[in-house]
Amino acid sequence: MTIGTESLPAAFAALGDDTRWGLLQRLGTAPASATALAADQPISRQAVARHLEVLREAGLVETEIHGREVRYRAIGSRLSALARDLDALAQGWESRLRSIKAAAEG
Amino acid sequence: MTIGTESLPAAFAALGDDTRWGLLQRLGTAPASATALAADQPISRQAVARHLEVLREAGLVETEIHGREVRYRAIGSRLSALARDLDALAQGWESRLRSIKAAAEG
DNA sequence: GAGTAGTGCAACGATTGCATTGCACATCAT
DNA sequence: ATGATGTGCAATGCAATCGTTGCACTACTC
Repeated sequence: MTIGTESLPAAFAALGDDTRWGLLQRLGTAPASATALAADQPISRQAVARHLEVLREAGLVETEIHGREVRYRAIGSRLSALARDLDALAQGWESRLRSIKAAAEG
Repeated sequence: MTIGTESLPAAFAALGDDTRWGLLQRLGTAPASATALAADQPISRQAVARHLEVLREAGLVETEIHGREVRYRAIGSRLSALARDLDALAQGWESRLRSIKAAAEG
């Protein structure tokens, strides 16, 4: 099941931020809490929490409650789905633009 | 040759806008000028031109001069490269988080 | 129960991004 | 040459984003 075409820009907007990208890479290593993640970032814990919320809304991470701690985990399958959709779109463009070029030259 | 890891967020930021996404889809159909593209958009020609410039800087489109007209064309290979990088990252996450989970459960 | 650690929420300021309008310049057609 | 078309650049207004600080609340620890 792929995600809707119209939600793609929203997902990419979430990926299109250096801080969020860093958080995702960190989460790809191991799940962690907002406080733990903030310790490795040059910004406040609240700012990190906000970024994580953006990532969660984009479906790129999920949360897991451990007592008073909220652990965030990267969702690889979602990222794979994004990659698939992107590739499918690229394939469509390639073939369409190729035929246009062929028609122009032939 | 894939693009550098650090430029990935920049590329996704370019993709993370509804207007630019629409322009890309339109360009995936056939090359077109900024003025022609603006005719199908609810925003001004200058605004469209600015979006196209962003896409060009992200390496997602390329320009071709035809007299006084600047034609924009989508670069499918770049999109494919992005898809590949995204998928590779997702695969890495999957395997790493899977072993962590296995270790926690075992 | 007292103290500590982890979150969440709200208000604020600064920065960035998006779209607009107006103007100037280059190019094509007549 | 004249007029129309396609671009580019600059200034402005508006909105969203990002980060901060301060405070309150909940859940562990002792």
